Amino acid sequence: MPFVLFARHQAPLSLRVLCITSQAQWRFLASLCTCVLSDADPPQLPSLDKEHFVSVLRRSGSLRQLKKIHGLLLTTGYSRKDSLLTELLEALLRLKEMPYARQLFDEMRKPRTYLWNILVRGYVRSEIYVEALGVYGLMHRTGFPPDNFTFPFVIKTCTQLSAVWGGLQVHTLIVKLGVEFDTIVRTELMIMYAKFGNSISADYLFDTTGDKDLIFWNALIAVYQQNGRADKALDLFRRMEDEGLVPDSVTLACVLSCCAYLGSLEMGMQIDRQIVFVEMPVRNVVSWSTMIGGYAVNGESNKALALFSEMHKEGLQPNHVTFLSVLSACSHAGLVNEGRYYFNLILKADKLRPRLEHYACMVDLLARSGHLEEAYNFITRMPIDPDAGVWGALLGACTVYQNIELGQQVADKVLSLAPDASSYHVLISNIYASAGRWEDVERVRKQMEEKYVKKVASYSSVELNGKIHVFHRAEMSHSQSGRIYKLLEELMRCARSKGYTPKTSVVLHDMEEEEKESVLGTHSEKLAIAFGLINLPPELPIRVIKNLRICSDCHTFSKFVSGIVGREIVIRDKIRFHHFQNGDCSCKDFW
DNA sequence: TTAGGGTTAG
Repeated sequence: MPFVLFARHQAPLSLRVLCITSQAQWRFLASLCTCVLSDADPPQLPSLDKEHFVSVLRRSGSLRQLKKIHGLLLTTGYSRKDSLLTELLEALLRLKEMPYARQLFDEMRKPRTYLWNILVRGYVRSEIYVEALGVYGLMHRTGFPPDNFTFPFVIKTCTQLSAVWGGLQVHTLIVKLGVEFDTIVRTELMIMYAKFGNSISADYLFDTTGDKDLIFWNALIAVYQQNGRADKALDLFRRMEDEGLVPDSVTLACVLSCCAYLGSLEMGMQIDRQIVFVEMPVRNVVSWSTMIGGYAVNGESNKALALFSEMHKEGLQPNHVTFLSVLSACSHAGLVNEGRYYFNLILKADKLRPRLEHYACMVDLLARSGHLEEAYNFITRMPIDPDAGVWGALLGACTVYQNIELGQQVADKVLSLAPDASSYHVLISNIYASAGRWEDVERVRKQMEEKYVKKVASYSSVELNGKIHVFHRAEMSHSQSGRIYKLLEELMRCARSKGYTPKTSVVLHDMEEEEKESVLGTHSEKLAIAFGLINLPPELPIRVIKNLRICSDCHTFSKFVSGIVGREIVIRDKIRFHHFQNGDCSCKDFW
């Protein structure tokens, strides 16, 4: 039998690796194992077999295969079985076959700390955080103290679960066990505190870490970027360079995203020679996607799409984020046909399948361009269950087109999927309000009260000398309120003389016209713009960040003001950037 | 044999 021959005389390595790719080769492996079993004295076989097993395990793609291997392992009695079982455990965890993995783990003899760590890692990687904590606790109770390998997983778990108290307890234990100076443990702790909003502890960890390596710096830059503190992230980036560290692609991806967030890619790119895109040391999918998304959110859809085809020419495979950015570019410009084209590209892509967010983006594009029915049919034909986000996109468009009938139908779906989300309640109430159905508005308001759903208060902010000034509607408490309202009055007069009329229909309350006008006039966007005009040097654009979507009256007003004062006004709302200049907006009134 | 950082729509 040739198999036996191979087995006995050590098959060449290439053959061993080859042995695992097809059905026939599976049969080969099975025969090989049969030989092992039937051999009365198999002393030389294990070394050959182990490599086979490991090789097969590392390439296995299904539970069925792994179960088969497990069976073989159980019937083969040899000395290195423990290490193979560990390999098997890792393979199961990689495939997220948690119940089977757990069963195997429980059956394994004398688990070592290493093995416990592998199990915790498996749960963390599968994002099953509560179980991860459970295993960590069990590990303790069973007498295996966690070590410097365990902690990064556990801290990450606390971060994900927003377990502030648990995180503190873990930190205490880390100090007690003396692993607090481990760089990796410190990195995770710092991320945890930063994400909890405890910047004092995060800064303390940062300042007291002597040897900050690149990943350590990147971690904090990333957290600031994710928390919307682009300014702090960029400061940190400059400090890092001052200290002589060379940024890598991860640093640059964060920094690029910060520039996009600050609203001026051009300006952002000049911040430092490192981030001019063409000179970027590492151009990978992430940096391309970031750039495409940056252009998309700034309304430069053509540039975004051009960048996408350029990326394609360079032979890089777009990933799901790239496509999301591309679809978002189409959606911001109302490019329906292009959107359909790119969505089809995802369907055709080998390793990609459209996710919920792609569907939501597509629904938004279709519906907001007026194809409400097509959007509805698109949802009903989805191969995966639509979530509140997908229906919500359609609901938003129903508000824009004041389609109450469809809106009501969609509202039911949205509320059944996300009963406690305040933004959807507000959308629904807006649909009724814009149709003047005040009784229904009141009903939704009562529902919100009953469910303790709170409406998010809208506010706008402007940064001045590193300090963020926040304005709420009709705010009078700012030290400059007097000047702000006076300037607003003047601007309002001027705008009216040039043809501006307050769009009172956006005031979704039952009140008199005059009252509506006065409500409109004190919207937080307008206050923030006036504050910016008073305080920012004339050469700088007025940058306003709004937490919700900009109101359409403020949008019109901003266009007028940009023409009157001859300055650029940039408003970044929850959805995108609006660049107002000479009486026009970059969104071309489609948003 | 194990560990830390990245892009994301509405």
